[in-house]
Amino acid sequence: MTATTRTTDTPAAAEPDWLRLDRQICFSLHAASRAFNGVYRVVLKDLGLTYPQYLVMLVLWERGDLPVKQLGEHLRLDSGTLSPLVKRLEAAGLVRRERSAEDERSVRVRLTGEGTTLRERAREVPRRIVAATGFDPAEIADLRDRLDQLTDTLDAAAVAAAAG
Amino acid sequence: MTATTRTTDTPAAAEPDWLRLDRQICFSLHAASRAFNGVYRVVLKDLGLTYPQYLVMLVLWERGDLPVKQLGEHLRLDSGTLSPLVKRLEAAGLVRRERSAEDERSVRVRLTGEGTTLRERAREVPRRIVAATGFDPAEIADLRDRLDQLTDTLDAAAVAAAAG
DNA sequence: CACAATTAAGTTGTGCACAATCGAATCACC
DNA sequence: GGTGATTCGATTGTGCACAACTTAATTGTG
Repeated sequence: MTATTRTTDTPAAAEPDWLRLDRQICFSLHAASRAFNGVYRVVLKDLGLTYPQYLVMLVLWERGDLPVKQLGEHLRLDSGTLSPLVKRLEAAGLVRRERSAEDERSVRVRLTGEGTTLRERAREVPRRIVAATGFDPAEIADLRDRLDQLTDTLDAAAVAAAAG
Repeated sequence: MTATTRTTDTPAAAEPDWLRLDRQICFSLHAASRAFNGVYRVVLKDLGLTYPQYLVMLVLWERGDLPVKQLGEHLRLDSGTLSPLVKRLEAAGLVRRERSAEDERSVRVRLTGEGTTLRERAREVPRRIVAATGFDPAEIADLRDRLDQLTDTLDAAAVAAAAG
């Protein structure tokens, strides 16, 4: 019943492990990313934030008011993603967007009182997320380091592949 | 460690490392997932496939024709994602959708000749992806295992949190 | 000063993820 | 055999990611 009839004549031996590993790692990373998203969706529901919106708020809480440009640099997101996202945060009353006086091309994202206050209610979030992973801090730190390394290498490879 | 001027009165001691780790791991996973997507975008361009479309084709190449339902189980995706995706594959001439005779609720996704042939051109993809990661197969296998474990734990936690 | 190049946001269009909902087919149970 | 529950898929609506393009402000150079 598991046996769907193989239409191809390709024996398993023709596809070595490392060929299949690729599928595994892309499956796994994709699935892990979405699983994380799912946990954040549940945990952030009370705050009325999505996962990317929470990331933006984290940066603002930590760094203070920032232009959209710098927000994008911290999060590696472009204006096509950030513009509507920040507008939704503004509609929710958490931030205001203000044209800079010195450089009128720039829009500064400023926390409102409500946005600042939300930080208090968000304090429980990290603890709940860490608990949900079932990993201890050392394991998380190790995984994070590997993922960061992977990201750097992949970014460089994508640039090289696009250029070459 | 506190390079930025803290506007809050919260001393660093009140926010232990593991509180900040959360942000790191969510940043890292998010970034790694998008970086992977970027590499696949470049590598799959020639084939005219997106990353999720490639995942669907991988399943079909390996398992043969499948109903949408089982496709979703393999990929952990629901019909809201798969229906339009499969239609785009059909529009590209790679698959056909056929209502099952035994159970008319079910739609079977069948590879066309063109869809089957595409597998040959896709053979180079895994090698290029593995190369782009800069990891050797053992490291990839280890990372994959951790991510799978993480996904399982997170899925369970999301269900538990939603229920409780 | 004038004008080309650059930069910051925003807009448009495509595609993915997922919740909620619906219609049709099937199944279970009386 | 009829009726309620379940299953499959499709659809709708919201939000994110990113490429390509537009607009407006700024900078650099003659």
